[in-house]
Amino acid sequence: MRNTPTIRDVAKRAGVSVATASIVVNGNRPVGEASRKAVLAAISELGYRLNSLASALRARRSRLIVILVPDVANVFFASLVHCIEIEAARSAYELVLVTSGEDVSVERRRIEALVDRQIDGLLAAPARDNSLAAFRDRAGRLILPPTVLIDRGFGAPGFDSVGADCAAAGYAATRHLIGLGHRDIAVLTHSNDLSNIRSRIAGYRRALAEPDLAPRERICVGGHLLEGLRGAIEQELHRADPPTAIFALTNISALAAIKAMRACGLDIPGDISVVGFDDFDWMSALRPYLTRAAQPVEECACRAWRQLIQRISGEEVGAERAIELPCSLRIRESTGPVRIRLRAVSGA
Amino acid sequence: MRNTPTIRDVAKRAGVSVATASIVVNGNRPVGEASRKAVLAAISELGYRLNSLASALRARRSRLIVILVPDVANVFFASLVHCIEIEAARSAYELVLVTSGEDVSVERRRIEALVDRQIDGLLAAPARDNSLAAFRDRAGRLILPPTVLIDRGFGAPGFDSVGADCAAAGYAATRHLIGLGHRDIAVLTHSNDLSNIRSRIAGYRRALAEPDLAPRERICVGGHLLEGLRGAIEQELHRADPPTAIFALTNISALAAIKAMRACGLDIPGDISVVGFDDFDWMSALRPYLTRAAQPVEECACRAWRQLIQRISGEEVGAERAIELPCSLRIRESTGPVRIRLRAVSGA
DNA sequence: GCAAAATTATATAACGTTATAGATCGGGAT
DNA sequence: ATCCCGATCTATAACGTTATATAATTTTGC
Repeated sequence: MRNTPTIRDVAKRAGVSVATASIVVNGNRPVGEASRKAVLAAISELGYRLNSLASALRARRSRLIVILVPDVANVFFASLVHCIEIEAARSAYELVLVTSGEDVSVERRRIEALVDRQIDGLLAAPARDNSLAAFRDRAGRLILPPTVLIDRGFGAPGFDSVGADCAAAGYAATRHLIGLGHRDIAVLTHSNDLSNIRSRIAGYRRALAEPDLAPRERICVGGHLLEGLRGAIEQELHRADPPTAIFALTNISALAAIKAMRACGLDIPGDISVVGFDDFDWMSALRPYLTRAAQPVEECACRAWRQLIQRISGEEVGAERAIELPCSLRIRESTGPVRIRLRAVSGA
Repeated sequence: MRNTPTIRDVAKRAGVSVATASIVVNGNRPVGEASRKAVLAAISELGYRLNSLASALRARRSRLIVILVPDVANVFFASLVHCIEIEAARSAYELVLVTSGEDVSVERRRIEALVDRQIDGLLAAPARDNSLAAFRDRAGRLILPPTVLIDRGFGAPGFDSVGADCAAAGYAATRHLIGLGHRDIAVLTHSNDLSNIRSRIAGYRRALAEPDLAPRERICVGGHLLEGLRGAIEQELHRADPPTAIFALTNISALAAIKAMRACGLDIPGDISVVGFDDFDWMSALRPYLTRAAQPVEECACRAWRQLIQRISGEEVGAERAIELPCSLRIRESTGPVRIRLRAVSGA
């Protein structure tokens, strides 16, 4: 079995030096028309393909960018990845995706493996706000390539970050519910130690703190699995004084909330109002069609990509930059005026 | 700025040769206890990290496997990827994901870019059944690393493949509807030129072809976008003789069908029954809770991974193998007995 | 025509690793 | 002592590319 042809074979066949052949392949320096044609012909005749491993090793540049997300089965991240791919397709870089499964040690192993492969850049929605801070050498320098954080770890020192203005979104969603007369608004979230979630909660608190209201603050944390979230909110619903509205801080929490409400026989928005987070077209096929705070996913993807490319190409060497983009509240069928409670919630 | 340490620095510091240091790093040959400890200490002191690019170039083995899917925003593929990641985490390989966006030329470019990076293996749900067949050199040999097809291109010559028994699933779903009295069953699909879809249609046809029935065959093809699918099925619903049941061959088609039925004011399953494809836990939160043919995603992932690893390690050099796994029909709320049609469908 | 300048081409040394083949060294059998 | 053997270790040549510095060639200016 013959080996695959190398640039040496190409050069020999084209009657030029390997240096010239390499220049033709990369197109980074001028080359005579005759040589160029000869090399191109040889490439085509031999079916030559560049060995990017060798190229990257020598040029100290892999042209590979990684996007890391916790979970592709979460539609928010799936959509984010989709948008980033569109940006990447227009660029000279190859983009690959890896997931952490919300697990810091998995995340660490995978990033290490990819950094060892000399990736040029990293876009990351990390498992924890500070999980990338561990990537520092003895002298405290980052051993990561240029990195932009998305959705999580917003404003982490040493990193550029791009995210939605979650505080404003949390405030707007809560105001909407308060405007409908709700005073007992429970928040449902998978965790409360992520920057974006903390901001959403901060927005919620700010709305509750306004004068002339006597609202109650309730925060239910249920982990990132559907069943755990459902359990957390059901517990709240079965209390003597259940909330009249739920603000689900992630799309999975919203799903869990709907499931819990079904199980308890509660009507949305008749018995209880629900506001969700994240909004995609196809969700209009579902019932109830949730009122949601929508993050500007395409815009996040676009800004994050641009920021990363700028860093990689060294155009900009300023301090880290944190870009915060506005959300929009889309009011639909799942929120309505608060009602006098007619009956207790049915059995546990 | 000091460069990152190389294995040379490690060897010097440990007082051994680079060869010995390399052996310690790779652990593939016996090494004296004293040297081993010295090298390990040096590695830790210097913060040495292996340059996988150089390693892969020399060893002709990158330990990188790629999974290619058309679209991560499709829950079926998201779930498949998730399951494959679980397999990969237990292995010595690094797994990265890329998407084709259902576009053959995008797919081709990305696979080329990754093959040039000397990946060791490829798991692919290709955009078209035969889209990988283009990767042959002048002599007709594949220039791909060991490759296993999943979900699509089942049985393509020259490739191992793993998929669900779609013909049986199509038959079972259609039989279920026929058993409820339906004779006008429309199929909704994004395309009809993929092996898995063709099998589903074949199963549908086989069920329709049984004696003593006079069923009508209708196949609506709507492209892979939600709106196109919705348009296709709405056109069918607005005919003078609309179907009494719909068999949606993919999870997106099912979503489109539900959306269309809502728009037409049809009740499920009162006015019309719906069977979908693909089934995941969280779908139980949606209404209507669809009767669905469920593919064994975890099992597919597991078998595909094992097959690929076997090929890579050269354990098995036999002819290509096609593994077909059984689906299960999960009957829920969206299918019911056929009724006399009471009213025409409301306006276009 | 001829030097200077511009253009185009090349030889060669990296890039950081591992495979290969051979060197070194005790120690046990002869 | 001699020989041999297994256990360790090492010098060195790849792997396939590109950067660098230099050489060869052509063009330009006067």
